Amino acid sequence: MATSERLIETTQELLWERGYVGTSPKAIQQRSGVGQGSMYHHFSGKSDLAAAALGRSAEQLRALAEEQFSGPGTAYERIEAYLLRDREVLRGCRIGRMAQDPDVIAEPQLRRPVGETFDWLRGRLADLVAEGQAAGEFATGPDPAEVAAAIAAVVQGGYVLARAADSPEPFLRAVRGALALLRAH
Amino acid sequence: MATSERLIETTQELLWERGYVGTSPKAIQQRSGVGQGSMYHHFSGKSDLAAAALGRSAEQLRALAEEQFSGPGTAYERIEAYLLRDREVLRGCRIGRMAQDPDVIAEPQLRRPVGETFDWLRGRLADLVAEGQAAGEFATGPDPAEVAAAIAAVVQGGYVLARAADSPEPFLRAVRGALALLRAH
DNA sequence: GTCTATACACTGATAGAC
DNA sequence: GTCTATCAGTGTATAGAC
Repeated sequence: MATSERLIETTQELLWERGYVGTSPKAIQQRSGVGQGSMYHHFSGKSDLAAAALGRSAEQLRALAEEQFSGPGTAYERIEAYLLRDREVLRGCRIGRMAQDPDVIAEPQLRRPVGETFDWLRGRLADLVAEGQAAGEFATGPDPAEVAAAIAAVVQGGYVLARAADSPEPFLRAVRGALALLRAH
Repeated sequence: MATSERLIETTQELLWERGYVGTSPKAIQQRSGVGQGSMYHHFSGKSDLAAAALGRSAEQLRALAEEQFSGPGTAYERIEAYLLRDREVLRGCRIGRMAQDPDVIAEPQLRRPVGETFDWLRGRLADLVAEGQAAGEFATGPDPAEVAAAIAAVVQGGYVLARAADSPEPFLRAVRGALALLRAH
């Protein structure tokens, strides 16, 4: 595998595990087996490498979610498939995790993929909610953009509750609760 | 103010802003105006001080939430008051933020206040949901514990979406969406 | 209780040889 | 492209004087 590829993948892993502040160039070099000089040859520094890694993770997250969104079934069934999809709950969200990091939020290059990913996610969910309303699956009262934001938030917040409890259980409860509320319409 | 008090309050602030990994003893000393020797006289080290700060923040969070939970009104109205309460949305949750930090999750002394706070929060919300079901405000189908987890997750996830967007708007949408779904029952 | 001195590893690079 | 050397600053303390 190409050196820069190994650097990007290792950085994706470390950002996921330890966040931006908690990830050092040295740790990236050691885990990837790439030397210091080599790393600085391919990337100008930590934030450059992190930007590449975050862009990659954002792409992957969208592709994964889109599998469920454009799959078979009614709007409700596709939202359910998304929420109940197999997840490594205790590892949390590779992208959502970054939103907590002040250095990521402060650097536009790093915040952009994070912001864009959630804009996209809320937009796709809002499409599905609107589609479900048009099909008579959901009540037409609630604003699709608001329901979509609530669904996206349940996932991100579910990760937080699960990690706090050191158990996937609260995540599962949260998504089941959201689906129960959604279904009743 | 007592020295140890100033240390705890400063640590609460820094943990909120920068997380555990991102907060150094040196930064605590500088912001609090307390010297090195003095800090290590009152606390055995960074994690000891963080444990005291997290315990304090957890207490405060519970007291604040309980104001809404035990206030006037129907169960729905009290949940609404909690969700729409004035919040510094872009600062996020002092406790929820810690759940992302691997060093906090790894150290039982630090994870305990985080885990207990959310256990308590989900429990109180479940009480309210059950109360609302008994009063005929909500449909009796959904499991109160699941709905409660969803509500708590919407708040935590709302913070994530807001910080990702660098705007409080997604938080507001998420809680309004949750209330709309809740109301329809 | 508070201060200064000291320690040693790690952070995030840059420089120049190969 | 990769390697080793070097560097000023930080992280997280401990020791001992006052």
